[in-house]
Amino acid sequence: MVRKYITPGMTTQLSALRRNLLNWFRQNKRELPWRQKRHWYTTWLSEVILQQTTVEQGLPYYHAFVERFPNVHTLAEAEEQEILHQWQGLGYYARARNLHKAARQIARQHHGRFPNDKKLALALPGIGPYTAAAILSLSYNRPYAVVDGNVTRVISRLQAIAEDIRLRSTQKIIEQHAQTLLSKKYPGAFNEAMMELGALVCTPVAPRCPVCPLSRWCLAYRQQKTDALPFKSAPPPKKRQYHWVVVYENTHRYLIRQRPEKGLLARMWEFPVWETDARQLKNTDSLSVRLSGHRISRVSGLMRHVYSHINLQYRAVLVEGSPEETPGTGTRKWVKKEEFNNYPIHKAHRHIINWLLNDQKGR
DNA sequence: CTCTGAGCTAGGC
DNA sequence: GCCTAGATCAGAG
Repeated sequence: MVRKYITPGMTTQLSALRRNLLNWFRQNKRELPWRQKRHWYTTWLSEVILQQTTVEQGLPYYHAFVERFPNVHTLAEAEEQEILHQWQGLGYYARARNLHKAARQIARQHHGRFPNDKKLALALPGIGPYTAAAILSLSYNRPYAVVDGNVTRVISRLQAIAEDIRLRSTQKIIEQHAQTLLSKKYPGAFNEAMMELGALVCTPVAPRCPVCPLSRWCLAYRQQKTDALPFKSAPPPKKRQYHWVVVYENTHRYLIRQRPEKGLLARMWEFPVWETDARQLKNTDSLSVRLSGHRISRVSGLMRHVYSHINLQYRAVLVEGSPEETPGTGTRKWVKKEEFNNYPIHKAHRHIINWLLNDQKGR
């Protein structure tokens, strides 16, 4: 029988905890552009941008998006390619594609307003439990607790939850605690306060417990376990991939192609790629066979790119002429150097463009 | 250089 | 209902 410190029955303690947290938040919150006046559109935009992204990294993108797409209609009417292009460099491009799809649905099916209803909100592309709770609580003051990485950490320490936070079962327990703790009167402020506390005080390393407004109730603090919590098991090892990236050059134009509709980096543009292995990537022997009839102008040094589940190592090879067979079936285009900027090109291959245009290393 | 942490949704089984 | 793929970057060691 596990006895949790803060339980739904402890109404006096709960009120004091909420009051302490809200007071702390009022005095310590960061001034961020989307906090100025809470509108569902800027809340939505900021929440989506900040998924898997730090505030510092997301800020310039947020400003650019609000500038170019000041409301849901401008976003809905834009081309997907333009949105992907604005998103370039932020990663997790599905977020941008879903943002666009959802904007169209909001414009057409919801009269241009975000639905004030959990079920309807969850039906929108890119809106899951976290984002739905965030928008509904922050913009409409609806009583849904948000659980992001910050909140997970705060609660696992507060209630001294030792189970692996990677497990679904542990996440469920944390969600229940979050919903119990939530101020039903000020759910928006409370949710933001929990996330802000995790970002500023209840940090992953060296939490600032002496200044924490929740330390009086924190089991991990009392038991001196803040360094050990939350517990997270190791992820599975990353796969390794090796690519030759072939840059065909013909009369000062370069061949790029669009990736398929689905899967990794969907609908982004790139140079043709040949899969290979670590050994073959060390020298150009294997290339010479496949590229017979082409003159190799330049070969790059080794480049690497890390995805969440793949370690990619690749090298670029600049060759003259066009490929005999069409690489893949997707759309292909011959573009001039200046035109690269008109296409959403993922990070790994933008690196190749830099090599192509500036860097003479690995010649 | 490698490792870690930031961390939410969609879709497949 | 559970599990995994998706995807970038900064900072520590």
